[in-house]
Amino acid sequence: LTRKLANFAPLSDGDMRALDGIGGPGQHVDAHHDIVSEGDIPHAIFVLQAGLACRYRILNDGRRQITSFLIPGDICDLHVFLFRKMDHSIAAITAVELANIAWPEVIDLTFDRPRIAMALWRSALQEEAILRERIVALGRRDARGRVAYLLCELFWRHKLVGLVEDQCVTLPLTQNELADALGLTPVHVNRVLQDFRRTKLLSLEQRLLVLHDLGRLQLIAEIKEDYLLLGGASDIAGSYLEQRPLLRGSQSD
Amino acid sequence: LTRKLANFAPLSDGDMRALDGIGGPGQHVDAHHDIVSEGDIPHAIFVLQAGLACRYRILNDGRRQITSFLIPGDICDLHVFLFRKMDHSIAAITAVELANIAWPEVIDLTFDRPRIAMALWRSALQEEAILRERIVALGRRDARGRVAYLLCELFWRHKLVGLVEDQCVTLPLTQNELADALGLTPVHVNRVLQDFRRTKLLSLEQRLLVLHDLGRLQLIAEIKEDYLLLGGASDIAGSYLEQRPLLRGSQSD
DNA sequence: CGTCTATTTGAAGAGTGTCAACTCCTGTGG
DNA sequence: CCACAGGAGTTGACACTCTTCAAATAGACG
Repeated sequence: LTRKLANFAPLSDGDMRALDGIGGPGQHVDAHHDIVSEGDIPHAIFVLQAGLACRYRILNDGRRQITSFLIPGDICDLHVFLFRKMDHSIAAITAVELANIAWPEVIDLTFDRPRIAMALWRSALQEEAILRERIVALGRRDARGRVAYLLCELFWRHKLVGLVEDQCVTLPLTQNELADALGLTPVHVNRVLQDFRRTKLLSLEQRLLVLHDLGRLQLIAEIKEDYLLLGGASDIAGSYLEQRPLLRGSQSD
Repeated sequence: LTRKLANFAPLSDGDMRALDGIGGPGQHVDAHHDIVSEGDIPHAIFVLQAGLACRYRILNDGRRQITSFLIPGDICDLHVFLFRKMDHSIAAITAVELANIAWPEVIDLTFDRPRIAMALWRSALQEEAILRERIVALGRRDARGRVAYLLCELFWRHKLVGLVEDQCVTLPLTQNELADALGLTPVHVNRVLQDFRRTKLLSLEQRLLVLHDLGRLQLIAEIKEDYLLLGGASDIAGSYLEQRPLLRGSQSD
């Protein structure tokens, strides 16, 4: 599941084994329950193994804004390092399987395995890129653009971890949750989806999303074909990292 | 100027000196010019020394969305590590002074100075927190809430680097730029600002922002008093980092 | 003093929100 | 096996925020 990291940097077999080796006892969280709540003081980092989750915040008047979705392979909360308290909550959307990693393990890992450190770092930057993209969507796109954008994003991300088969993704999101992520009302999301179905752009029923016309959708969403793929991720930095005189306990694989 | 980092982790005198020591030749960029453009392949990291800048993207129809502002002390583009090409542009809003740092220097620094590494890491996480906060604002707040939120954010950030004096900040932003950041039209931003002035919440004229009633503004913005202050940033991780058997070339100050 | 940009004002229109009702599906307990 | 409850999806009418367009004013700079 942490095969996602291989997308970010070339990992040696030893790196892979090290990755598979870590990870404490798994944990299960039922759908619609918080994994961590705002105000919590998290003590571990976890990796989402299966299921779907989201980060969100609740406003004073009870409305909710989902800031991002977590799909299998995603890492939750390097935040330990910054905040004593969480400034937002993370909830399971479906039932969810987690792998815990104590942070000393993470620190050791990043020190001993420069390529893993780099992959983690890049994955964090990708998250940031996604957040920026969402800001653009919420700020400047109308309802159709937002829906198209979000579905494309989720589609690509699932594709990157091998969860797409023939334009189909399992997406157990309610229209309510889509609305909370897009800054719209469920009613309006519904109308947009129906419009998309009528024009044969996609179908989204029974928790199954099928993109019939990805090209046209991406036009509506104004997404560049590969905005997440990091296509030619520069490896200058990577190679420098490896050349670097490793006074500092290098390792051989 | 890189005193901002001291907010994130306790730095030793040696750390400080190391920070001041780096930084290549300064660079100047005129107002309304790009510092780096979308599609560029950045070769250096830079720190904003003076002036105001923003990250933005242009949509197909020419509209612009500003995703974040950069104020003195902010670091631009650890992105080198991830993308070959920039997925967005950075523009100078006012005339701007930059300090360049080649990335080998950055890598060396982060390896040799764990506390600096931690500070950088936290500063990146703070950026992420700001992005999330902006998503909430764009998704779920009305125009008044958004304006109030953005002005509070900028106010607090300037305060953190010592650029606030008696509720006053120099903010050379046009209403057009505010609108591009908030996902609104300049016309509407104008109306909201006038409303705020009429109700004695703030004044914003001649590039000078004065918050007359910060408390009430924060209510409208729904911002927690200290959302950026990272009040009790946990230092468990920090102390672990220092204890860690530094096979790896520790340094003494 | 004239030009350019930024700000201000008004009126009309579009896109979403709100509210409320109704349907469909799924799972549950009698 | 059926009735029922509850959540999710669907539909329509109407209200409202924000946008759009256009034009006037004010300020900054050469």
